[in-house]
Amino acid sequence: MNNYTEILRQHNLKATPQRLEITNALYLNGHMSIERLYEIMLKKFSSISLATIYKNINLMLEASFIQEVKIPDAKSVYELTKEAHAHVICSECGEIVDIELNLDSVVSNAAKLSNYKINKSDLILSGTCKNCQ
Amino acid sequence: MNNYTEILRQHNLKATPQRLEITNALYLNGHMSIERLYEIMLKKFSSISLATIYKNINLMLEASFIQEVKIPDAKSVYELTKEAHAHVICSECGEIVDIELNLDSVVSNAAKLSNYKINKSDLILSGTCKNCQ
DNA sequence: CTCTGTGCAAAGCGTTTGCAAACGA
DNA sequence: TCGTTTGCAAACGCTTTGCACAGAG
Repeated sequence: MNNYTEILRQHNLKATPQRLEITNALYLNGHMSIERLYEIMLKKFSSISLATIYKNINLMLEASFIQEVKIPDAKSVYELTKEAHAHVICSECGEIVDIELNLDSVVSNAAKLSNYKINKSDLILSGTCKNCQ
Repeated sequence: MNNYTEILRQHNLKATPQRLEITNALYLNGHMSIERLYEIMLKKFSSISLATIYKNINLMLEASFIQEVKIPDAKSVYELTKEAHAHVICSECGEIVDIELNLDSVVSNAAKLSNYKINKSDLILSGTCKNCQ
């Protein structure tokens, strides 16, 4: 069993039933838009407010407990923070897959070319999933 | 001199003064938010409407004449469509630099891992520019 | 001359805010 | 008990729409 109660508290967030369910939904679904999250939350909390969703998503973002993924030509989705990874997105069905890629050489190359000190990379690959091909 | 008149027409867009100026502003500035573009347009067309900006940006996006760049923790910016490239962004001053990187091996690796057919990659690197370091 | 584009005002929509009641620790 | 969170309703801000006039081709 996951004990997100403790993990929420470690991020200075009280473990309310709503927050535990948001966390659980993100854990089970991987990535969710606000809209989809709201639909799912309604099943458990029939009178939950969108304002509650937004407030919690924003608090969780500030605490780096979750992260936003901005997708070309689509709504943002949110995911629990974990090791760095790239996203592969099917432009047909919208499915999102996480993949672990080593971007070290790409990043060091980019640092050289740009003269920037780089501390974060966001890579989104778009294409067609197996089912939709 | 750039003749964007012809290029706009090739994208089925009439070459109005407003559109030529939007194009010119993007050419000169590289990347611009709606807000910044509006400010700049106001200098040339003191009574231009934000609605005109939005309508044209949307038409240009549909025509693939320009592209949107979604940036983590910041507003989207728009740029003239050109060869594929990555973006490096300074989280201090917001400066955006284009760099040409060969992502072929990364992409083929990702295709293998995900079983997707990949046709587009968006890479955004965040860090600190030379000036802000 | 015809059809498209512009500017203005109003409408729309996703997100945020203020507040009283409920709740977690 | 005390400070935080929730749900509701109202407010906000960005984006889109409808329409009459102006302008490109």
